[in-house]
Amino acid sequence: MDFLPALRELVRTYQAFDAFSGQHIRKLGLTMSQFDVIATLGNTTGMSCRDIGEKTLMVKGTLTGVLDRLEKKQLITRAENPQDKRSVLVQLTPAGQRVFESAFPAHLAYLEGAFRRLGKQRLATLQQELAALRQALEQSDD
Amino acid sequence: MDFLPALRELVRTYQAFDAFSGQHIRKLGLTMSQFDVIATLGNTTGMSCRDIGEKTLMVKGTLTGVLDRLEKKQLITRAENPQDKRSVLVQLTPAGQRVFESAFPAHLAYLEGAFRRLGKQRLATLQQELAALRQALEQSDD
DNA sequence: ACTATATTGTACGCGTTCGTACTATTATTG
DNA sequence: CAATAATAGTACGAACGCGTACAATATAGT
Repeated sequence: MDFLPALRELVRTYQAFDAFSGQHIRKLGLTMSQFDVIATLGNTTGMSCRDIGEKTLMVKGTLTGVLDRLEKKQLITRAENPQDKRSVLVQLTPAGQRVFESAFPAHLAYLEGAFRRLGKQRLATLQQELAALRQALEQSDD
Repeated sequence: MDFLPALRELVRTYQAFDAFSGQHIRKLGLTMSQFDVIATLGNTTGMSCRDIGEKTLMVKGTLTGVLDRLEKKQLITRAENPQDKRSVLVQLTPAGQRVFESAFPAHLAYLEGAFRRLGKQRLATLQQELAALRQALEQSDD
């Protein structure tokens, strides 16, 4: 059972990141999920829910609610996709575009301040070991 | 901005673990949080909410609801603490004890099946790098 | 002792997250 | 071409998760 310390550290570190990132984003008037969507839609001409969900790692049921609230804030619009009437084209409004342009670089810089402390090499190692764990988890999923 | 791949992998791996673990626990009739509380209370004579929150990494507001639902399932009880009337002594009921005894080892074995694939050395490295990242995040938190 | 402060837990609201079920559309295949 | 399966989103309910505010109690400082 000596995997528990690593597991515990995974959870603690994820929560630390979540708290660190979320605290900054809340000051910008957004939630993490809302920011993720806006960051994903920035510099695109629009995306389907499916694509957004793939990028942001949100399941579609979650995404519906997040988009609802962004729409209510008038930061995004949902338009019909003529090619496929099942899907929806989600786009930033001009106001959403402005939020993207101010919040996105600011938040990246904020995050980089913390991540820079680790150094390129350690970040690469971390990424590699995390990926190995994820593979182990996914392969055990039968 | 080359920290983004590592960050993305952190989120993905955490989610993979969450899905892997949660899927098994749900079959036992519990949620992850409920399992965490029961696992924490197992082999103790009872704990305060504060202590449980520290162990499970839940904030107290979240814990209240989780305890409510465990109490409704008659897996825990809340008793008065004579030493400090502000705090509450949370304990497993006999039924909670039985759940602990069956679910806890089963779930550990389930998890170990996945984590074992990584090997001791990689797990140690992973833990170390995660801890370094967490420290960087906490220290940047001014 | 008396007041200011800290701690413990609950109440509450908002937003997320997930699973399941459902509708509408598109693709496939017999 | 008709029947079937797959795909895109939404609807909904249960449970978290967090921040804020609050009441009850304990501790400290004076």
